Amino acid sequence: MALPHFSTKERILGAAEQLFAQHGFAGASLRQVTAAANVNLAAVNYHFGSKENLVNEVFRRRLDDLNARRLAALDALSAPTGVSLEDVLGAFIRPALELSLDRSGGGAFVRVLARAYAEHNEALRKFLSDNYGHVLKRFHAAIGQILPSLDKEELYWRLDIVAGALTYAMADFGVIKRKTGVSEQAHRERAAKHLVRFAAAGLRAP
Amino acid sequence: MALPHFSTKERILGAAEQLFAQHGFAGASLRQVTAAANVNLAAVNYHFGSKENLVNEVFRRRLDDLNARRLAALDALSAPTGVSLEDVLGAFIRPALELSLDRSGGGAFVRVLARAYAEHNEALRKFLSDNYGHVLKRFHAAIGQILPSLDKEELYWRLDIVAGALTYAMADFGVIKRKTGVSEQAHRERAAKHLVRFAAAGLRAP
DNA sequence: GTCTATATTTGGATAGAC
DNA sequence: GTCTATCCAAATATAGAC
Repeated sequence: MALPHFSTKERILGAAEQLFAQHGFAGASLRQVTAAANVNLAAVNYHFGSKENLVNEVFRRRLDDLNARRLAALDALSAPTGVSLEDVLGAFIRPALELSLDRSGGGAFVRVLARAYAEHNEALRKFLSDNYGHVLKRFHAAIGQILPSLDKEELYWRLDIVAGALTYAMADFGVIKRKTGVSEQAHRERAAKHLVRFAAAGLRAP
Repeated sequence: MALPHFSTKERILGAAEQLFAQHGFAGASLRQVTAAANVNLAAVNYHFGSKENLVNEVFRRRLDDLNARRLAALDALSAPTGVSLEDVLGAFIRPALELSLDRSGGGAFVRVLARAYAEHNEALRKFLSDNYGHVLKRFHAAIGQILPSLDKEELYWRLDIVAGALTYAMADFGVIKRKTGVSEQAHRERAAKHLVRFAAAGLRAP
């Protein structure tokens, strides 16, 4: 399963991602992780110091890239003409859907992300907020500009709910098998349109 | 915290609900639970046999009632005139929102439910499917009748995603504090309308 | 039904050889 | 950087007195 040309550190991260997706952070033991990664138990503490830090690094490995793609997609929208709510939501959703269907564990990671939303773990939330809070702020600002009629507080909790619902939906999406005959790209694009519509309806208010 | 006139069993269930919502099923230990419930550690195994069974009973205590209310609301719709998608979704959502705002731990339970969605725990899913699968089937059938253009498979995964998104949204909703001056009922009714619109948009397809 | 005490397992973390 | 061996804390579960 674990390919030998990956470093010990990388194998641990991959195995941890899989097992955290399956059993949660508390539910997956370091013994399970190191066994799946085919490395020695002591290697985790050598490379990561503690289980908590390993959890953080599992997030960092994917989120640096994912959030960079999201911001790039958002920046690409700053066209001369007006930007639609759907455009902004697409910039948030499409990179994550892409990740959820990639060949090397991205699907597991999206499920790990969904767990992070369900957990109200203080330490983890702080880590994510410290490192990636600026991304959500950018999207928040962009959407606030498009929907000026919503007051700040209302916008805040709607975005929170929509982001959580999207994360759930994307985590589940990776599990759904597409019909034979539908290309992966077409499948993803359909799902993206679908989720964008879904989220836009949640944000546009009566 | 724990009121003395509740039985040992009930105090354990209440404390478990709180702690499972906070730390997850694996993350909350029986020692934490019994300490919070002010009962002896051995009482859990005496009354419930095992931790796994305690988890199941935490669900049963609320879901028997919640799902009965959902079905009653669905049945009440079978009016002579046509039933709208919004009506059916409301029958699913409103009882859960009511629970999420109740005074005695319902908010915690809705968060526990959200965790159950995030977990892909086999044993738990089997318990829920065995005991409450028929409720989802009823809603599935009702929605399928309203949206005949969706083929079975497509409907299936859309409902799965919508149910997950709704569950997350409802769990979060209990945490959001309403503005002062808005009655609890009005707050809940606004949220219900909002979520119904949200879900309907996800189900009606291009 | 409830308690104390304890058996048994499992978990995270480390020391020290190589 | 990796291994074996081990420490120590914490977990679930049970036995047996009351």
